Amino acid sequence: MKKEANIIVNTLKAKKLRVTPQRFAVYANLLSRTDHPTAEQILTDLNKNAPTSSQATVYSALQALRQVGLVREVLLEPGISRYDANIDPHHHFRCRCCGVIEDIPWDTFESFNLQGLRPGITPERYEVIVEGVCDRC
Amino acid sequence: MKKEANIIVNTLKAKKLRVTPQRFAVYANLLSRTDHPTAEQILTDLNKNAPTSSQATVYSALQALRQVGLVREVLLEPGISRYDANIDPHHHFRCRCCGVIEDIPWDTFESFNLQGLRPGITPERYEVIVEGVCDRC
DNA sequence: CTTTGTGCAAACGATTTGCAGGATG
DNA sequence: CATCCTGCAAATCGTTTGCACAAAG
Repeated sequence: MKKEANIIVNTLKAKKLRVTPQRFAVYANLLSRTDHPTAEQILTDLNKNAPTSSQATVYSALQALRQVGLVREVLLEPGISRYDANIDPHHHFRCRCCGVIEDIPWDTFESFNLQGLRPGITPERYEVIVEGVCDRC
Repeated sequence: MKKEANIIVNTLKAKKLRVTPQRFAVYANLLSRTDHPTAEQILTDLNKNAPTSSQATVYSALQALRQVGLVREVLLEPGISRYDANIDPHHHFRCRCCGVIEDIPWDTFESFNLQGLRPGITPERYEVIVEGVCDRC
């Protein structure tokens, strides 16, 4: 665990982010899970046992982590931002009727290259959003 | 123009939506533009000359249109829902740094089939979200 | 005439902000 | 020790809701 922590610290330093206990906790929490939690879910999780971070701090940590590319913001439901630490890339399906979200395995689609994008933009990742109707609708 | 209007009316009826002036106006407005306006932009546009619709009505019209599949909800910026009337499909690029959004032409990527999705879900469309860094970041 | 939509204003909920300490590099 | 982060509470902003009235089929 000590080793894990050092990796995280070094990753943050490499991105020129100040290493604070709260920022560390937010990033470590995201690295430890495979879902895409909301800011509030992270906050609740962190403060489960002892209070460690305040709401505004979690939001600002997430923003900092996102800007340097360590964390991805996932927009699937209106008005709600979810986050993940880019482990396990995958696509998403969303029912246009009830709004339910479902993960789609990465290898469901043949992968394609990002050549052909206009010069100037540097792509780092992509995902496919499929929209349609689910079983129950 | 009369003909156009009838098409819209019939489209709404075909989806079993009651045809009201406000709902008509919202859908017609979306059909007339190629960007993805927010609810508020549509509201402002509709009431530019004379007041035609109220805020709550635009929101509910958009929701009704979306549920029957006439209008698509586009989620690109946190906390903001944009809408389009599925003319001119395209992909999106988002800068992870400054959040700028840019359209990507549809034929930038080779299109792929949606076979391989688990049975039960009925896909209707898809789009690719590319994330990376833009020129200025 | 039954059902559904409209408009208004108030309510809501996720996120942001201002500011005064406090910690980091 | 200059800079950036934290915490708190209040503010903001897009969206939703409750309710009385009006309109659609």
